[in-house]
Amino acid sequence: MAGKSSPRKRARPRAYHHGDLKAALVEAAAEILQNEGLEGLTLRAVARRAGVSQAAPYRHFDDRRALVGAVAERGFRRLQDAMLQAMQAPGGGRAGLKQVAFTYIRFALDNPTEYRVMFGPEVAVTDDLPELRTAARSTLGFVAQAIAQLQKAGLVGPGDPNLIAVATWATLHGLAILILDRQTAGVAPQTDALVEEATRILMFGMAARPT
Amino acid sequence: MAGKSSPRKRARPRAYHHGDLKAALVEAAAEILQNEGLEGLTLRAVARRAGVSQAAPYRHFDDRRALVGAVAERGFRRLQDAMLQAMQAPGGGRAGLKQVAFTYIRFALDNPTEYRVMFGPEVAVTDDLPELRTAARSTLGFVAQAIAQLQKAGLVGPGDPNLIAVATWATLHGLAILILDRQTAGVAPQTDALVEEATRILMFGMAARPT
DNA sequence: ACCTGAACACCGTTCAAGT
DNA sequence: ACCTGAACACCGTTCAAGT
Repeated sequence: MAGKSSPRKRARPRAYHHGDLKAALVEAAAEILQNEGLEGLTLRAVARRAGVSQAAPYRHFDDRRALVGAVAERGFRRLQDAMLQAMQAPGGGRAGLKQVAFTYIRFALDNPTEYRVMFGPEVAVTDDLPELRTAARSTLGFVAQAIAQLQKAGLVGPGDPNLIAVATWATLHGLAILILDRQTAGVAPQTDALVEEATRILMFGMAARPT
Repeated sequence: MAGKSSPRKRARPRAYHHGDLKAALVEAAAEILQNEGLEGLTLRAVARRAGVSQAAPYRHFDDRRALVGAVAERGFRRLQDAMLQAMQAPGGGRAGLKQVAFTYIRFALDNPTEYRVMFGPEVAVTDDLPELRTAARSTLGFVAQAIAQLQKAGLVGPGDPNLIAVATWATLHGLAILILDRQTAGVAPQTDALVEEATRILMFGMAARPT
C-alpha cells in the first residue's frame, strides 16, 4: 500500500511502478481467469490490466507458461491456507476431515477456472516450474500430516500415511472436478450429499486395516 | 480402408476427399496431442496433417473448441471401451473392480495429454457440446452399473449407486491426475501400490453400510 | 535495472470464390 | 455440398532503444 514518493512527476496513473510488478501481474492474471475465463488469459491482456506494455511481463516471466504456473502456485497456496483454517476450527478427528473436505470443494467451486488450471494440461509438467512443484508437493505433505494425526487418534488404520494421503487427495480432487464439470448434476442435485458420501467411504475405508 | 475409385484423376495425394474428413480431423488432432502435446494442437496444424486447407475444418466444426470437444468425446468412448473389456475378463467382484481401476490408470498413463484434455478447462463447460456431455455421462452411467452389480453380489453396502459411483470415479480420476502430474513421485515410486491402496480403501469404505 | 515501441511469425476465424 | 486463397484481428515473443 504505502510507497516511496516517486522521484519526479505523475504519482497516480500507473500504480505498479514501485517494484512489485511481478506480484501485480499474477494478481491481474488470477482476476482475468476469474472474470473472463481461460480464453481471456493472454499475456497481453494481463499486461494491459496491470498498466504496462506487452513486453514488460518478460522481465519477470520466461514465457506465458511461467505466468500461468505462478497463478497455479498461488492457487495451491490459497487452497492450503483454506484447509489449514478448516483444521484449526473446533471439531477434530472425523468431523475435522469432513470439514476439510467441504472446504476443499468450496474452494474449487469458488475459483473454478483457477482450480482447473492448477491441475490442467498447461502446467502439468512441472520440471521447469520448480516453485509450482514445491507448492503442490507441500499441499500433499499437508494432507499426509493430517492423515498421520488421524492415525495417532486411532481413527485411521495403519499403513503408509503418504499412500493414504494420496488416495484422500485423489478423492477430493476427483470430486471437485466432477462437480465442476457438472457430471454429477443429474445424480446429486445438491453436492453436500455427495461430499458426505465420499467422506464416509474414505473414513470407513481408511479405518480398516490393510490385508 | 477400401474406397470408391475417385471420379477423375489424382487418386493418391489427398486421401480424405471421400467424405469422412470430420473423423480424419479428430484422428489427426488426437495424434498431434499424443505426439506434440497440447501446444501443438492448433486448428491449422490439424488441417495440415489431414491434408486440407486451413479453412476446411470449419465445414465440420464450429470452432476450435468443438474440435477439442470431439477429441475429448473420443477419449471418453475409448476409456469406456477399455473398462468394458476389463470387466468382461475373468475375475468378477472385488478383483474385477481392481482390474477396472488398473485399466483406468493405464489409459491415463498411455494417453496423458488426451486424458488431461478430457477433464481440462477448455471443454469443461459442455453446455454447447452436447455429444461430449453425453459421452461423459455415459461413462458415469457405466461405473454406476458396475457398482449396482457389486451391490447385488453383496460386496458393496446399500446406498444410492449413483452417489457411490461418483465417489468411485472421483477417486480413480484424482489418482490418474496426481500420478500424471508426478505428485506421487517421491511417495510411491511404482504406482501399483498406490492403486492397490486406493482400491482397498474404496472397497472397504463401500462395504460398510451408511450411518 | 526495468520498461517501451515496433516488428515477426503464427494462429483463429471469415468470406468470396471455385469445382 | 465441400473446399481453397486471401484477408483481418490478435497473440506470443524478440530486440533495439529509452530512462
